[in-house]
Amino acid sequence: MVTIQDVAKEAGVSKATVSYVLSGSNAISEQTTKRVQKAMKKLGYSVNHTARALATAKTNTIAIVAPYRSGNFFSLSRGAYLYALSNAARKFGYDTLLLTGENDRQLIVDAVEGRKIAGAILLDIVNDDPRIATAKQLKLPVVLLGKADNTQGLPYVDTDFEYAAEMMIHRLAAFGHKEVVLIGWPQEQYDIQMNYAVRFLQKALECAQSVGIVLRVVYANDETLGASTEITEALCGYPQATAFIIHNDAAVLAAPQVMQGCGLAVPDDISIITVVPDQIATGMKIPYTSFFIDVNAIVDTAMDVLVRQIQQHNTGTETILVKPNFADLGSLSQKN
Amino acid sequence: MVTIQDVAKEAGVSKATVSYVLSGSNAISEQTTKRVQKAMKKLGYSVNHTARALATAKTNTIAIVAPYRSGNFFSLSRGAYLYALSNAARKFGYDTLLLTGENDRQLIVDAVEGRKIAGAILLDIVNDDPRIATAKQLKLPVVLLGKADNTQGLPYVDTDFEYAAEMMIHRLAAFGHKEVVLIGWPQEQYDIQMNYAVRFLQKALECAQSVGIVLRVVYANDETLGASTEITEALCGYPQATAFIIHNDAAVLAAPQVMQGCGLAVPDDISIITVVPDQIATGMKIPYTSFFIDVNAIVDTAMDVLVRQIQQHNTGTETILVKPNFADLGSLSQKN
DNA sequence: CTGAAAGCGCTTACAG
DNA sequence: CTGAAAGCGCTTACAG
Repeated sequence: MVTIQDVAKEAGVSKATVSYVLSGSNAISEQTTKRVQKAMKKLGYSVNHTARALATAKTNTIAIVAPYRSGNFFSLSRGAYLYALSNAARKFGYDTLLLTGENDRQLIVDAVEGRKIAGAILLDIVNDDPRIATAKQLKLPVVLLGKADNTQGLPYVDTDFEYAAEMMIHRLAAFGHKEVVLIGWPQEQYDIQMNYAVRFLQKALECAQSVGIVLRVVYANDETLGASTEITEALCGYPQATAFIIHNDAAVLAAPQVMQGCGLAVPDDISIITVVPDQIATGMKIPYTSFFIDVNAIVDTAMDVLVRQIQQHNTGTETILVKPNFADLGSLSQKN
Repeated sequence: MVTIQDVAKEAGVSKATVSYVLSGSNAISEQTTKRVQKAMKKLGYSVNHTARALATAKTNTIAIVAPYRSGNFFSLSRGAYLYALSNAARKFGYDTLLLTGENDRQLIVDAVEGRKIAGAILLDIVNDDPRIATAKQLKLPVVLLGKADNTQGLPYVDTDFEYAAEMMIHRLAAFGHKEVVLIGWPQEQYDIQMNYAVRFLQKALECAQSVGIVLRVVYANDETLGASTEITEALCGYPQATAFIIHNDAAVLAAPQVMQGCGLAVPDDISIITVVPDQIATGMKIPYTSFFIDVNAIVDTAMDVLVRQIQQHNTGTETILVKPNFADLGSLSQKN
């Protein structure tokens, strides 16, 4: 492997000079610069990031921490988030280390103490997430991709689920719907206080009450595919319901077929509105009026906040909720 | 940060001695060993992996290379694979770097030249995959997670789609089915020669011909959700067809509702058999007789092959096809 | 069994 | 504007 020493010799300068043209941190004459660049090109030099990291005590790697939670819950959008995170990190010049496993707190500690990472993005935030304390203790720059009841001052970026819930309920109310079914996640997700699940549900309940909508909550358990059983049961159990709110990716995917199977036309017989990641919505051609979760916007924002923290340009604790994008696909009907 | 020097001083030994007890590469008296360990614990020492990597010219990081391909194709199982890969790498003591983006060849080159990675797993292999040449040129230990027509001697690990296709066709033949519909991936996936798509299809066509089954191929385009339109059209277009083979995750998810919507009972009216990742099958409770792609087995095998290559224990080029697991969920009926 | 010393490939005050 | 030198925190022949 060709080193900075080889380049220096080839260009007839010192290692320091080569290093300076590499970093641009020190004024070097144009002539010398060109000579060095020519030498680098000729020898095919690339910097050894390990050596650089040791010398500078800095690493350009960010961890993505995705815990393993037991149960059958399978996130269909996980790939989209990981992919977007990796791309966003690269835009800022960072590599991404994937930290997954049951003992994620230990993984974080090891990565920090082993000087492998400069910061971390935490996925799947639950209330009282144990990783919050770990990050604080390690003084690790961190951004929660998801809100928690008590983030202990750590910055977070997430979809504004409260906004989505509020807008949905008000729109349904304006359209004259009186009884609405909310298809949610498996009960288990609420039990472990998965934050996005809880927040959306609570806000929806609260708004429904304030506008006089009867909101029926159905937890899509994992015993059937895409919550089709629950949706069907809800249709029978709540015959007065005129609309469905779906906050569950698998249920959104299955809904068109379930409705068709029940002989119901959307929106003539039943109205539907969902909140779902845009990547799934686009890739799978979701045909419903929805609030599309802007995965790239969330991820880009989170990475920006993280990088500012790492580079000490942090302007206080950032807590950002990104509004999902409303798209009217005509699946809501007027009832009054 | 506490260094090996601090530990040495605390224990009253040299840095070399500390290093030896750390690695166990040199016999050290039990007494000294204990003293050193006590000092490490007392000071809270952890090795600086950057320094170690520089000294040994070794890195314990493996890249996962997932290209970005244009189009709306959205892989529902991507998250499962990434997660499994990360866990598998950790079992072998490796970290995983996520390498995604449009210019993945350059990303690989940069990662290798920057001495960031010791090897790589390549995802989404297509025939004539350009990354194959890149890896060969860099002499980078690599495992293709997917087969290509010409792997140029590089090891690969993949699901045995040929086996799945053959078994399916023979089983359908044995059950007396004469005309079968194969629901595949979007045409685009075949156009870019996505290997798993092509291999399964070709083998199925070949076997069907040999056993006298008429195989109708339907490409699930991405214009409708879960291929429901295509499935429905196929039901009308091929009224003689008595069975469906589904090789398309989204279509598998949607199929129960589509069938229900068409008023068809499985398997009384129509037989269904699928090949789908087990993580999706389990998480989403797929109700069909299937060949379940064993994501963890494939990933563990791939990682094992890669690590052996990195550690020079490679026993020649490995080309491994992992048989998917057959599960009879009773969705095939006897026709003769 | 243990230590002194050189080296891995960079960066960065410091001096000129 | 450029270079000599020290240093980042490890590992590893080598000598004893």
